[in-house]
Amino acid sequence: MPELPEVETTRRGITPHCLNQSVAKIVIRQPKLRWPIPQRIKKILLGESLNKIERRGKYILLSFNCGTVLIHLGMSGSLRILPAEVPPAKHDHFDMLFNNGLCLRFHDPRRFGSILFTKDDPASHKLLSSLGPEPLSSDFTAEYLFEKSRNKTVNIKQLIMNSKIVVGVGNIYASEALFLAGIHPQRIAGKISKQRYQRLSETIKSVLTEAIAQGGTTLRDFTSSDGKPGYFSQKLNVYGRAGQSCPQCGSAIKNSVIAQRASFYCGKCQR
DNA sequence: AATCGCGCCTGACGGC
DNA sequence: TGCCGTCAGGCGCGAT
Repeated sequence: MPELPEVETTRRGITPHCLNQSVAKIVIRQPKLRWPIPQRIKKILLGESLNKIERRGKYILLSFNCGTVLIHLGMSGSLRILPAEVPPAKHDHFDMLFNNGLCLRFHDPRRFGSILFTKDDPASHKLLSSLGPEPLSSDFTAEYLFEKSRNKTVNIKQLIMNSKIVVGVGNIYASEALFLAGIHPQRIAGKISKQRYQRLSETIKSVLTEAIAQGGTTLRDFTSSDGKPGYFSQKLNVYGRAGQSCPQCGSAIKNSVIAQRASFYCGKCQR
């Protein structure tokens, strides 16, 4: 259920439980995710200490001396920390058990997620090497977005959801950031002014920052058995609110399909 | 080179 | 109650 805020919240939630712990066992129940889980990690990681837990875009990176495990949650994936003896439920495809008696468990009904391994620098991995900047980093600026958008004929919603342009902006927060910036989701990216990109770069940062703070309050307890996704409680202005009144002008929020994805906006506030 | 739309899966929900 | 169609927060890949 992951956009960047939930992936980051997940990373923060699991870290205190498994950082610097060593791997006691790996269990692969269903290797068929988006790509097969490499079986070799069952042996390779045994006894290895988990040195770092980082995030790149929507990937969680578990780094060991011998290499890095890359985890992507897809559409329906989640990670949770549990006592090792808790029996697996349906769709619990993968466990990483640690010497402290805890288990990092991957759950994913739709199996669009992935668990991969690389011995090399993960930044050079095929799936990470062409990713754009982190939206909350200083590399992501109005100038950057403006330059990247020049001569682009795609609409602005697709541009900001393109991970080669900027990582971590999913379908919900693309709609939300465009609403806050007053930009219509169908506007051609290459024709938007630098001034409007200034506003958009700021709303992307603010909406993600607030969502992380929100996720942090409701996803805090990663050792409980009923972890609920944090940002259902997030105050969304337009996403999922087709037909309801715009919080700014009161006119009805629209929902149109852009690139096979539902896109919510106010036709009056967003131009 | 850039853009498009397909398809990987399961589950929830609404209409009949 | 059950069946069927639709939709879902992602994203790489092949076709154009």
